[in-house]
Amino acid sequence: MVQKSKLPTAAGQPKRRGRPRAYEPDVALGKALDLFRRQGFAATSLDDLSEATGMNRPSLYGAFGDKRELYIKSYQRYREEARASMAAIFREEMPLRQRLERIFASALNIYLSGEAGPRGCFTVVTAASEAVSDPEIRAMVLDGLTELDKAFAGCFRRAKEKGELPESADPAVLAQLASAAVHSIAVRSRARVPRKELEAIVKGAIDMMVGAKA
Amino acid sequence: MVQKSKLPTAAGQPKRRGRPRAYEPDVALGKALDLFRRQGFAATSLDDLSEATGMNRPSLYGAFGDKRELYIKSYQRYREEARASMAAIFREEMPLRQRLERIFASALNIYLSGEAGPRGCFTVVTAASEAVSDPEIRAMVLDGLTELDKAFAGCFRRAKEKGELPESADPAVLAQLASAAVHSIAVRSRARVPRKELEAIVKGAIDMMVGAKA
DNA sequence: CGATTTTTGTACCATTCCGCAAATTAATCC
DNA sequence: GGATTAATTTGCGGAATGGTACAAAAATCG
Repeated sequence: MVQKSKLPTAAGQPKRRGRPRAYEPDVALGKALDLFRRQGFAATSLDDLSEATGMNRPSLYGAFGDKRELYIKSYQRYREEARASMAAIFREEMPLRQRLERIFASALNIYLSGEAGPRGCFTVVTAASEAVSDPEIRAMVLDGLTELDKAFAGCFRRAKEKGELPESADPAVLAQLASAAVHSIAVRSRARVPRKELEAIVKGAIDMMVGAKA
Repeated sequence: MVQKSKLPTAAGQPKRRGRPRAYEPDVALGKALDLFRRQGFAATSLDDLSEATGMNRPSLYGAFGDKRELYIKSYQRYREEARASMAAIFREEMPLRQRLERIFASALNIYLSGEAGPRGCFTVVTAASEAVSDPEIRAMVLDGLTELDKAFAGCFRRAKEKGELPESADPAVLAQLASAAVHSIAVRSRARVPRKELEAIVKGAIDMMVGAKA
């Protein structure tokens, strides 16, 4: 009896008070993310977003705030998804080469999926563009870039400890090179470079990194 | 007397017929380029362009066509400038490491200059974004990407012939790696990563490439 | 000077843009 | 059922957008 009216968020049905929502915030945010990713911030209008999400503009506003806030929330969502798709690969135990192959394959999947052509990387394609003028977005972009660097650095450090890389190898440098390969396929995918070519680039980069002596 | 009225483009003063232009098309296009580069296509309004170039909208339209045409002409101009700044470096004779250093230094200068913060790379930051939906821009982006790849490949091929690289080195693979490094600093510069860090990335990449055995 | 040509300047049009206010609907609580 | 709460719908308002029509201006040509 004590906490019956309180803590409605914990249990199964929140039993919210007013009119129920006609949309699922999660899927709506996903649709918004798709749009922003394809068209960028400025080229995406609230009408576009409204149509894609099925929510009319006031509902959008009420749920996510103004256009910029929705953009930022979309970007956060993108980063969470990207992180999730990579997390397992970083956790499991496997040889360096295989780990790199799987990470790049995951990145390619993210960049190349989408019905209306490849979608590319949110960070590289649209967020980086906004980053110059918007400090908050810039901070997120920086965070995204360094997160990838650190993840790769962790890979190489572990591989070095296991003797898969020579003692002379510098994990930080290798990581920035790996990140660079990711950035490059992100850009190229946006120009509709065919998957085969991107995979060839990935293979070349991996060969270079696992055979690294510098 | 024969070609007096004809061929007015060749000589010093064209002696054009009507009211003289109040602007210089070249510098106006430069201003437009700056804007598009900083803000992208959609976020740059004709009013912005009009103010930056000093031309009013009808003049803009008369001189360059509509907004998209102006964008494309700006991008062409950018590519010409970038090519020009690199051309000398590719022409001269010098050791591989020095050539790479100068190429990357030139790229950094292009990306980091600008009063209102770093401007990044037109191809990577804004054109790649438009490339998904606009075939003409996509073709230009693809051309820009492969041009850089080929230029780098030429460097490595020459270096290999001069014995600066082992026989096992693959110029095409190294070139894509070098391009990737360029793409990466282009993205990072947009997030205002300090020059020092970008230079460190460049140094790491160069060390890797000139010491390449793969 | 007058005719011609080309560019400029002002003003405008039709759309689209973002954000919000007001009224409506649908649920729960008592 | 009535009150309350929360989300929906409609529609507006003011600004900004891309593009253009039209007249004034500034040059050359005859």
